[in-house]
Amino acid sequence: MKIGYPCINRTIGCTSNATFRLASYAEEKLVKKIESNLDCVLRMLQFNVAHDILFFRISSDIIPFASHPICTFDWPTHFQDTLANIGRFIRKHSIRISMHPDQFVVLNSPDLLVVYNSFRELKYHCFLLDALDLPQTAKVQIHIGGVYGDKTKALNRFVATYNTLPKFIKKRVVIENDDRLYNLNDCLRVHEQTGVPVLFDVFHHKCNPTKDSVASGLKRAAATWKKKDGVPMIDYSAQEKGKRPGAHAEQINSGQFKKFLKQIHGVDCDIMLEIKDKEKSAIKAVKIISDFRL
DNA sequence: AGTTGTCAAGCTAGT
DNA sequence: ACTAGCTTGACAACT
Repeated sequence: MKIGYPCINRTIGCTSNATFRLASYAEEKLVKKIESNLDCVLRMLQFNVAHDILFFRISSDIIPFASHPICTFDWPTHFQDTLANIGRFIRKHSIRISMHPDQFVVLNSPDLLVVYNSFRELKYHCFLLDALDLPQTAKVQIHIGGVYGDKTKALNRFVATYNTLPKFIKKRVVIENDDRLYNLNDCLRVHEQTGVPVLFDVFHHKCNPTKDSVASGLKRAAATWKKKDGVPMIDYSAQEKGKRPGAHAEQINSGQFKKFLKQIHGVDCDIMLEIKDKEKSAIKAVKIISDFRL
């Protein structure tokens, strides 16, 4: 059971999200940004290992404009050595890696251009994980997409498009239940028709529930992960008090988290904390888990 | 040096 | 018909 946090570390003072404006695109700028982003991601991973945080979500912005047609730069070759070095570090310390492309990846859109752009975006994410030489356990999580007034048709479109994806993408894509449109049952239906693993988002499950308790929801989702996909990943967050429903908590609530661990007792999974203070809560969670095991 | 409008991309729900 | 919100951050153009 590994603990992780997404993309940003607020302690060490570097960012792996540095980008620039499309209007001022220049290859030289791109190279500089990628260089500093890759440098930072390794520093974050080193920080994490030092704190027993062995799960991490790499920012989609690490290679700016990677899926945009303007970017013809061969970054996998240019940064071959750096990428290999980061990949070695990840494998050496058995760090679990995920990525989560933005809301623009919509495989079930009726607009073919949107589907095509989504494909390019997925391709980029999988290229990166391949360039790091990571196993199939490194995943790219996406949502099912829009509803467009007819959920059944929209679900069928997702299945049809998913089935056309090349192997190097299929082996990494997992789908996540969202907080408004597609709940766990919808994801499981898609799984039945495609075999795609389902990443259980505990907080979204509370916003957009099925009849399942957290424990039974997790068990059903966990059963969709094959051995080669690795231990099931889950997303964990909680409601920030006083904010609109669905707003993520500022910091982890230790009592709540302990209660959650008790609920899911017996199911192994890697937990991504979608909590705003990032590594701070992750460090607390690592401590809680190690106490829990005693 | 500090402030602030804006940033590649989609969708839904609320006005 | 339009826009806030999503994971918010941070770029870059302006005082």
